[in-house]
Parts: sequence; structure tokens; C-alpha cells
Amino acid sequence: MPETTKDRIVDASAELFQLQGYAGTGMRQIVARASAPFGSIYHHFPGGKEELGAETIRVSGALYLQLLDLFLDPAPDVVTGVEEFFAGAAVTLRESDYAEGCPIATVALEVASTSEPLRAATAEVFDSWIDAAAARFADAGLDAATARALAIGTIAGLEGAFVLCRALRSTEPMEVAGAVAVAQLRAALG
Amino acid sequence: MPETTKDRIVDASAELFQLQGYAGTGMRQIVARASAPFGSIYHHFPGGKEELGAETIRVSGALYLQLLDLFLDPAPDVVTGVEEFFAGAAVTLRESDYAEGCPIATVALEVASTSEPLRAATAEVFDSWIDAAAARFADAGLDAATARALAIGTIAGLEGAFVLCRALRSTEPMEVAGAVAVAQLRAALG
DNA sequence: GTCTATACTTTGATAGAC
DNA sequence: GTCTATCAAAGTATAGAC
Repeated sequence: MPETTKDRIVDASAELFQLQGYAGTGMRQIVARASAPFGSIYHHFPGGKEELGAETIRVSGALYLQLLDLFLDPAPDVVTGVEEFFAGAAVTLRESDYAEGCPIATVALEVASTSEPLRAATAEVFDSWIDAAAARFADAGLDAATARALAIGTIAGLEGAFVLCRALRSTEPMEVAGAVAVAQLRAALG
Repeated sequence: MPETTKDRIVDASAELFQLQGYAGTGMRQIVARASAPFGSIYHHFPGGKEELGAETIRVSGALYLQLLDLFLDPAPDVVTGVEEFFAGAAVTLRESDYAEGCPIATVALEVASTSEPLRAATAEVFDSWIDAAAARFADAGLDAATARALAIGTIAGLEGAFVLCRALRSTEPMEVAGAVAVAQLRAALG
């Protein structure tokens, strides 16, 4: 299945939103990076920038969710899997010169009080991440409430570490947040 | 000392940046909220939006740093102080209808890869918070390295919780992050 | 249906009247 | 020195040629 023009537009949006945020990215810039004519963006997204933004948030969120399986499936246990997820985030930050962090967080903060449809899209994504992580922790033997709290704490630590790492241009916060998440998980597993 | 026009401009910028981000806030909107004529913004900030942004980041960061003293000075011990800081953040989120989170994080993510002067300003702010929190933890008896790691972990948890709370319109992540920070601190204090 | 050209608004920034 | 009027560029969105 070849990549369609619509796919290229969403991919370009995802990359630019991550680097510059939603408000800081223009429609012209998006089609230029997607090698698409300007009009096609409104052909595929009649709702304009907001519709494209919502679609981009959902696609980026689903892609990032797949990373969870990518790290946790081959891991010998859930603790090791979480440990390697944070280590992988640190590698990505360093290799991208601190450009690639969370694909959702920047837009989430920008739109939380400015666009209800976009805020709802970011909420759906975060909910899906929380549910997926909580399911993994429940599979490891934790009760539902503990699993959910651990999932939220782990994702909060990850998100906050992305903020600090990109601002400080250092992976130290990601290493600390990973250690905290692992310690909390170990303690809960007894 | 009466509030000057320059102060009002910085205050208005801080409020708008928190709600809409840096790119999403216009110079016209800032002077309108500050009840100042348009020209005065370039009189006080010849460097334009970037200079105003840097000043706003520094002032907002210093103000938020004062909150640390406000919560930790009257607390009977550092654990209780941290606990109440997170509880206060949850109250602020709820009372502001999830509009008031971290005054720096939105801009920090936006500018991390787009403006080196602004990124450096956000880094200075986060460094000052880390140093202040680490000093508090060291005063409580921890060695420097442990105190620093706890400070970074606590601030990362706080920042990530702000992201999740504003997106989900729930204070649950802040409550979880507060419990994690308190647990880590208690464990380190022995 | 794809794409170009353009409409209209708003942006950051400046010049110059007072 | 304070403020108004305006600039050139970039913003989103649309109309219509092909």
C-alpha cells in the first residue's frame, strides 16, 4: 500500500508539530514538507487546520502507543521493559539533538485552553496510553487501581522528563525519571 | 512602587503564554491586555517578541520559584511541604478550570528547537528550580547527589502531571505524581 | 479531482506625528 | 517619549482553471 498524499500531509504535520508546536506551524510549511500542492490540504481536510491537527494527534498517539509493545513484548519482564523504554527515550533525545520528544505534549499544552476538539483528541491519546500501560502492569499481577496509578505516574514522569531534557539539553532527567518509575514498579510488585 | 507599563506588559505576556503558548500569542493581544499602546512594547523591548519572551520566562520562573518557599517554609517537615505543594497545584488547576498549569512548560516545549535564546531562558529557570529543591532536600539530611536526583524526579513528575491534568481535565495525575514524589522522598530519608 | 492563484486577515515590526 | 498609522510578510482559507 503506497503512501498517499493524505498520509504524507499527516506525517509532515506530525514532524512539524513536534518541532514547532501547533500554532507555530503553518499550512504552507506542511504541504511544502509533504511535497503536496497547497489545495490538497483542504481537499483532504475540509475542516482546515483544526481537523488536520486532530487527525495528526490521533495518528501520532497511535504510533507512539505501538512503541510500548515494541519495548515490552521482547522484554523478559515488565520492569526491564519499562527500564528500556526510558533508556530508548534518552537515546532518541540525544540522537535527534533534543528535537524528538513526546509527539503530543507540546500540542496538548498549547490547545488545552484554546481548542476543545484538539484538547479532546490529546485526552483520548493519553487515556489510551494510560490504559495500555495499566493493562501491562495488571498482567504482571497488580490490582487494577495500583496498575492505573503506576501507569499514570510512569507516563507523567516520562512527559515531565521530556520537558526538562529538551530545555536543559541533557538526558539526566530521563534517566532519573526511568529510575523512579522502575523503583515504584518494583515496590508495587513486592 | 507602582506597577509600570513594562511590568504590565510582562504580566500580560505571562498570562497569555500560559494559556496560548508563545507562537499562539500576538503582540497586539499582549498590549491590549496590558492596556498599553502598541508602540510601547517596542520601546521597552527593542529586541521584539523574542526579548519580551525571554524576560517573561525569567520573571515567571522567579515567581514560581517563590511558591517553593511559600509552601516549604511553614511546613513542619520537607515531606509535608512537598505533599502540600502538589495539593496546591491540584487546587489551582481545578479552580482555574485547568487553565493555570506550569507557566514555563508550554513555551519550553515550543522553543526548545526553534529559538536558542528562549530555550536557554527556560533552561535557566528549570535549573534554578532544581537547585532550590535539591537544597531543601539536602537540608533535610540527604547527600548532594541523592538530593539532586530527587529534585529532578519531583519536578519532572510535577511537569508531566500538569500536561496530563490539563489534557484530561482531571487532577488525578497530580495526586498520583504527588504520592510518587512523597514516597520517593520518604524512602530516601530512610 | 489536482492544483494554482488569490482573497482577506493577522502577524511582527517601524516610521513619524505629536 | 507616547502613541497612531502603516509596512511587508505570513497566516488560513477559497474560488475556479484545467
